[in-house]
Amino acid sequence: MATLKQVAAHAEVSVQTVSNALNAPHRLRPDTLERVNRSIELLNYRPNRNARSLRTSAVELIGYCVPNWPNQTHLVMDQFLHALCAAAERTGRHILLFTAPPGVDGMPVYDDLHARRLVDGFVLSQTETHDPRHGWLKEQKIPFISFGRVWKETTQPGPWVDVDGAAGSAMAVRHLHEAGRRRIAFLSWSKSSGLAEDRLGGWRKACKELGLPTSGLAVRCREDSITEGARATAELLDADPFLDGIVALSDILALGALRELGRRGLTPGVDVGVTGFDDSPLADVVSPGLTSLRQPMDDIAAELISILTDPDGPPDASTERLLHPELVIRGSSAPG
Amino acid sequence: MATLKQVAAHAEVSVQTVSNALNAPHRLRPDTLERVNRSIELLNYRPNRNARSLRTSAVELIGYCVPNWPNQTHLVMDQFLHALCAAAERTGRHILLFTAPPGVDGMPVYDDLHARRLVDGFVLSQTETHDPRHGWLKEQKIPFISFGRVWKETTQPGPWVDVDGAAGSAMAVRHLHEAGRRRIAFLSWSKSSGLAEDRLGGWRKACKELGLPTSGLAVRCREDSITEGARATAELLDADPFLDGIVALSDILALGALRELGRRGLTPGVDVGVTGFDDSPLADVVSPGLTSLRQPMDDIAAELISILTDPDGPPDASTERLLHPELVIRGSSAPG
DNA sequence: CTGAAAGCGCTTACAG
DNA sequence: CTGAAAGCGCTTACAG
Repeated sequence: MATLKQVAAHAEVSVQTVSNALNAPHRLRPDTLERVNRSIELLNYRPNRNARSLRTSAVELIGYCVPNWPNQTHLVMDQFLHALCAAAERTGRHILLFTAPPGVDGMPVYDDLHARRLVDGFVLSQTETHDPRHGWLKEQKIPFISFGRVWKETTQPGPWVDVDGAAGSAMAVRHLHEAGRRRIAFLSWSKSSGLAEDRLGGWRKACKELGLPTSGLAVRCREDSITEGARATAELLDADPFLDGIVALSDILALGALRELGRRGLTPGVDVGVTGFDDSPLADVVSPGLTSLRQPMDDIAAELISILTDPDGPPDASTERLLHPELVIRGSSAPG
Repeated sequence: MATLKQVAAHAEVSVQTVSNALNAPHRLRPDTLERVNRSIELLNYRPNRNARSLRTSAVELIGYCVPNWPNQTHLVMDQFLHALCAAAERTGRHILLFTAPPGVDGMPVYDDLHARRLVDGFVLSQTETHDPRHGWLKEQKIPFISFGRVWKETTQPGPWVDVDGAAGSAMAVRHLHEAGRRRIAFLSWSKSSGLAEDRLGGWRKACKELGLPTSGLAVRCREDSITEGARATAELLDADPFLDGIVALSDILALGALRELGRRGLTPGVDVGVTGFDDSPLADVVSPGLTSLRQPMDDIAAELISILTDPDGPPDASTERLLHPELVIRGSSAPG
């Protein structure tokens, strides 16, 4: 493994010049630069990142806590991680994975990783309603960026990027309305979820604007499962035989709706239009395909990394980015 | 941020002694050790990892390439990553994520990460039949360990950990046989997949041993989708109305089988027993639940990390570990 | 534009 | 058991 010194000796310049050739090539005369680059090539030199980091005290590594919630599967996690890595790499950085206990119990792990200079900062996801991590990190002045809002009544304890769930639900409602649906229900979760309330609100608002009924058409599911989605759908259909549209808070709940429709001999996309959220791999693998609201993962990741690594210093709490989901239309809402 | 020097000054010892207190506490007299530890605590000292790595030239970071294959979703990736992280952390290491083009085109990325000392070695997964990465890394003498075999005719180009797919299929067959099934089919993939041939072989062998028929009972699916699983199941049922068991190569194919059974008014677990592979989150979220072969992720991860970080030096190609899957029984094979 | 030198924060023979 | 010193491979004021 060649070092800077060896390259310098080979190119007959000082180490400083080799370092500049790498980090500030404009400072060198073209012929010197070329000579140095030839030596770098020839010796197959790669700068040692640890030495660099020790000197600059920046490791160019971003911490991400890999979630472990058996009961809430993150079906689009591989997409998110891939996008996050790719975005980090575009700035010469990488993602360091770690595990930590949920909530505030995990914070010493974050603190330790930062203090020992294994990472420069953190990307938080799986943000929970009233998530305590953000406030803690802010307190410790540890740089971070959140994917997802904390949904506190007061201001957000830090910068965030999120997808506009209300706008997503509204898009789904308008799409179903255009397809002729007039009684559109909403499958939700518990009231305590900020995310659920956001998406529910978008459904209600869009229905009102289009003059569609909402009363009795929102059902809360106890958990995010196919079974619960099917149960809620059964409840809706029993109460309202003219129901012709279902906007579900998640792909899993939507899959439950599809199953209950099938059980009753109703054809999704023909008798009842159904939409989900997240455009998980399942949406494309069922038949009919599930219309779903795709989170723009590449844009989300790019914003997260760009805010966290802003050269003007660590982000403050006023940085907010609300991105729009994209409706991916499949057979469950529009037979074709 | 306190440094070793400051701690030494505070405890009135040399830096060497503080370093020893951290890395070789047995070398200190108990009273010295206690004094040093008090100073460490008081100053909230955390050793700078970059300085350590520069000195020891070990970064304690393991590279893992985050897969991006849209057409083959890795439904258990979050489980795998969590297990891998946790296992790495038990040895004081962490996982560094990166992206790379598939196949041999990605190898310069691996080489660069290793040469620049961002990682000590790699964990490979999503191993493909005749995967070229293993041979390349071996050639470059870059430490790695593979989850999954390359399925070359010749010897493996490196150490690996894998799950015994043949044993898994055999377990599924015996389980269905015990439940009274006598005509058990197998849903497979293309012949070119070593993994598929392994699992198919286990099914055939177990059937033969139990005196069950196999002729015409293995179907190859063109892709890993619910639709293909359903199509293959339809083909099987059309050809053999007495079919009463289906062992599927994947949970996705098994889900297709469940759907086709439902479509024909047959009840999974009652009329036909069905099993899948991987125990993905879907298996538990459908109804009836899908009986499936769980890969022992924690054991796999522990073996991977233990082999890769063996203190006796980097692993050689002769290290092999074949772990057993576990049959998780749900309603699709045994109505409860 | 280029070079000699200090220093980032550790670890580790070596000597006492 | 403890300490003084060299050195890991870089970057960066500073001087020429």
